Amino acid sequence: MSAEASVRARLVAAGVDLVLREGQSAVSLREIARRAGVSHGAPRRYFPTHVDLLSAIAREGFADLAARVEQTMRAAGPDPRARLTALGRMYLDFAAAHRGMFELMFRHDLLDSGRLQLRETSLPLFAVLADLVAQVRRPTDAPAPVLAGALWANLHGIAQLWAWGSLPLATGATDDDALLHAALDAHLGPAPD
Amino acid sequence: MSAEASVRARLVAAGVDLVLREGQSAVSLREIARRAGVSHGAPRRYFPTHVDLLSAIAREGFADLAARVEQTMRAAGPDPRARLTALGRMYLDFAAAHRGMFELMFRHDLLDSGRLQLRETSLPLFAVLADLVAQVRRPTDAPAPVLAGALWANLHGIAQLWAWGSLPLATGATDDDALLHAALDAHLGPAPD
DNA sequence: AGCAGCGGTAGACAATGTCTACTCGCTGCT
DNA sequence: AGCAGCGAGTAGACATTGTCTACCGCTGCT
Repeated sequence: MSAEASVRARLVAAGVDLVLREGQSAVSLREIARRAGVSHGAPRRYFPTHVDLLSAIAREGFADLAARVEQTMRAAGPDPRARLTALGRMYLDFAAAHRGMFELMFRHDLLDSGRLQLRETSLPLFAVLADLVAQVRRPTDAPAPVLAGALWANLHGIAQLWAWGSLPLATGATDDDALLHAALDAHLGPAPD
Repeated sequence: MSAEASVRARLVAAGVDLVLREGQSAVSLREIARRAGVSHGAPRRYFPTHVDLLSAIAREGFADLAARVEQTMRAAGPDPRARLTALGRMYLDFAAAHRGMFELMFRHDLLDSGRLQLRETSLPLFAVLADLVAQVRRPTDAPAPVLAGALWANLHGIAQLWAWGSLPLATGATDDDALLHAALDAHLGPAPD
C-alpha cells in the first residue's frame, strides 16, 4: 500500500479501495492505474486483461470474507446452531456493508470463474458452513451438502434481493433480521430457546 | 417488430433479442440502434439515457415472467403446495434459460429501481407467491410476507449461485432439482408426496 | 564494455454513452 | 396558400474505456 509497495500490490489495493468506495462500475483499468500512480498501460504487465485484475480484486474480497468467517467462529460459542446464526448475520452484514465488492465477487460474467478458482475461494468457506450444518442436521433433512447449499443460497438471495429493494418493500420489514431467522428456522428447524 | 412498427418498439424488441441471445454485456445503445435500423442517436429521443432503455428491456423480462407465472398457475392443479412447486421449478428454469435477461432484471446498478417501478413489475408476482404461501403456512411459521420473502430469496439464490458455478461444485449435484426441493421442504414443511 | 530483457511509458485504435447542430417533413395557424 | 414551428431522426464531435504496439531506461550478466 505504501509508495514502495510493488506495483502489482498497489494496483490490487487501489482496485479494492475503489470497489469498496465507489462500487463495481467504477473499477476501470485506467482509473486503478491512475490511483496507483502508474501509466494506463502498466497493469497489463501483471494482468493481461481487465478480467484478470477484477478477479484479483474479487479474490481479496473472498480473503476478507474468509477472515471474517474465522473471526466469527472464534467469537461465537460452541453451540453449532448459534455459530450458524452468527455466520448468517455476518454474511448479510458483509453484503450490505461492502455492496460493490459483494456484487463483484459473484459477477460470473466479469470474473470468468476459471480465473477466480472457486476451489480456493468460496469452497473453503462453504466447507465451514457444511460442517456446521452437518452437526445440526436432522435425519429427515436433505443430505448435508444439499442442505448447506440451500441455506447458503437462501442467505445469498436475501442479501441480493434486499439490496435490490423489492424484498424490504414486499415484506414490509425495515431490516433483514426477520428474513435471516426465517431462513435459519426453515432449514435448521426452529431455534432451540 | 415488423419494419413499420414504431421505432420505440423496435428498439426495445432489438434489446430484448440481444440480451437473450448474447447476454447483458452485449446490450449497448449503439448495437441496439444498429439492429433496429436507426442511427446511434435515435434511441435518445425515447430513452434519455442508456439506463432508461435497459429498464424498458428488463420490464419486458418481467412481463415475460408474469406471463409464465400465469401460465404455470393455469396448468398446475388446485393444490397450493403443488402450485408452489411448479412456480419454483418455473423460476429456476426461467433463470437458467434466459440467463442474460435474468441478470439484467436484477442488476440494480443498471436499472435504478426507481425507473423500473418495482410496484408494477415484481411486486405483483410476489403477491401470487405470498398468496399461495399463506394457504400452506403453518401456525408456527413466520408471518406470510416474511415466509414468502424468504422462500423467494431461496429460489433466487439457488438460481444465481447455480449459474455462478459454485453450488453445483459444492453440492455435487448435476441439476438444481435437489436444491429446489430442499428449499420448498424447508420453508413449507415436508412434501405431502 | 556491451548487450538482453524486464518494467514501465506513451501513443494509437475501435467502441461506447452522451451532447449538439442540423435536416426533413408535417401540422396548424393566419 | 404559405409559412412558422416543431417532432423525429441523422450525423458528427467529445471524453472515456480496454487493448495493442512501439519505445525507453535500467539492471544484471557474460
